[in-house]
Amino acid sequence: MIADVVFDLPGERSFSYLVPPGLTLRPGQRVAAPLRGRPRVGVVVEVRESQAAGLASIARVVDPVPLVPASSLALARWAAAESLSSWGSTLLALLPPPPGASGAEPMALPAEPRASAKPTAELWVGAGREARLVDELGAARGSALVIAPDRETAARWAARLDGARLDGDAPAAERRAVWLAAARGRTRTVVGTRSALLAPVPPPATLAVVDEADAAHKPPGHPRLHSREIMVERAWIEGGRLLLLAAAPAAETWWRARAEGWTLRDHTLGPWPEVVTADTRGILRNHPLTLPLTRAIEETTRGGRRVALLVGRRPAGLGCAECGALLRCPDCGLPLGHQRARAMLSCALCGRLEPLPDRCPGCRGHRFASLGWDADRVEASVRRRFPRLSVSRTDVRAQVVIGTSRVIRAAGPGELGAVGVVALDALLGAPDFRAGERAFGLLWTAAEAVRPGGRLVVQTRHPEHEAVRAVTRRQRAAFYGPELAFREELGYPPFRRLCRITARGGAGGGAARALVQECARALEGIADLKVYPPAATGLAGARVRLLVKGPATLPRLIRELLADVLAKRRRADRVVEVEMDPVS
DNA sequence: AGCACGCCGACT
DNA sequence: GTCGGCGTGCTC
Repeated sequence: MIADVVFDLPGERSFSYLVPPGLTLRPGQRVAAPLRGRPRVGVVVEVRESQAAGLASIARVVDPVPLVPASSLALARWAAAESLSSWGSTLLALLPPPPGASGAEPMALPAEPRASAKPTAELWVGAGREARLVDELGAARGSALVIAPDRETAARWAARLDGARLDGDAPAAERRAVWLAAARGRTRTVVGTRSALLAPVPPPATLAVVDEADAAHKPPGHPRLHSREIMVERAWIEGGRLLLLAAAPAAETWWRARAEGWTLRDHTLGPWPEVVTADTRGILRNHPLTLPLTRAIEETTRGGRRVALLVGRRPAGLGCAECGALLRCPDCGLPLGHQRARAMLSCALCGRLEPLPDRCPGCRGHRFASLGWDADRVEASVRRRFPRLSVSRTDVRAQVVIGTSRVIRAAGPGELGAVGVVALDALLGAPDFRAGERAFGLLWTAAEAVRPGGRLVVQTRHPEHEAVRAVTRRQRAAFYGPELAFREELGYPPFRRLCRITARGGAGGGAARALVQECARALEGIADLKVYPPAATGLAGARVRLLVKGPATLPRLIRELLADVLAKRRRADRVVEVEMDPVS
């Protein structure tokens, strides 16, 4: 017998080994096999009857039985192809820790999906969605897998669902035990992060992704694909019931749900806060608190409630101080970055460089102002204005807590009497086509977090922005409509796909630039591909980045066109990375 | 001739 | 991802 094994190596191919007599292997088992003289752990993907001579033998069995069914091997192969990664590295990143020394474990073969099972997909929104998930999974007869964006969230959900934890914070022995128990049908609900994506819950199962719009669902490293995409594909393969949950779904998800006829379940309940927009146009300000926000802090704390003030991580971008217009790239639609020293504006995407105009093209105003306030400035202002209140950047029990959107999660539902978004424009001005989506997500999440009768104060020079209007009226479609129109017109996801190619290393970054230019040449002039000019990033331009826009088949196109370059992508000191569907 | 470095392919 | 083989070119 011959076993074909894939390893954590770049490249497509598998390696064939002789199965020692008396040993039974199945696809989905990990084994150690000699590779370049040393035993290495890989995954068996096929076992076939053959008599090939001159092959090395499997050295050792790592998993006594397969840890995943064949359908999960296919899922991992699909994910690898979609992310321009290898089958082996994707698969090995998705399997639980190997068995410990103890040895004897109850094992069962993971169940294959039944061909008859039909997939269904649902998008769940509204403040009651999480309680509903707890109810439905509690009442469901079948098994469930819940994927959270990070370990902390996974641990919270595990507690809430009384489910078994399968995230990286759980001890290795426990993770393995949970995995095996799931395969035996002993664990009804399994909760984890992306490392649990292949957990062998018996199909057809309920497959849920919580906070599906969270960028943490796609951190660096394998598998190099958004957890949501892997779960959607898994549901198609296994025929399970797919649930995507979010306060504010990603625009891609919203579009897909409509295009593919998914069920939208709006679990809206309860009151909605009064949304106050504090228009900061034309106001000369030397401190970050407008009158409406000052009043909200005063009244809320007087009523014994707490206030959260949300700030961006860094102040960014430049806008007209009079009308609030953002200076945008006419080709890419992204806000232009301000190079203060040269008094120039530059586009982070296409590299367009132009002088800072004398006057605002919209209102002829002649003052431009930076868009944000950092947390230090905000904290100092609050302390000066309210010397008797407890103010903190870390303690969510303080009367006024200042931080990023994390403080909302930390505060817990219904704990906040008011939320103030100090500078929405800093979010809107980020040089990223998802800036509007992020702003909308933050506002919606903040509105859901405010307790009944509370207030959401938004300081912005764009009170008419669709994200603000949609939250004010509690109408999601008022945001997604214009947002998707923008994406379609300028060719952003979900209508087109992006791929980011970065090179680093080499003396002084010259080699990196040469490598990237080699990639650019290979992709140039191909129908339906747009190749943006290479841009240096990082300190002293040590990295060079190339963005490519293309159709849904972009991974296949890139794989074919860059086959030669990718084959030699890793040279001693320089590295080329290909990232499909980058999230930032 | 002897060695260093970098390029390139190979890994069963 | 990593290792080693081999060609180029420099040095003793």
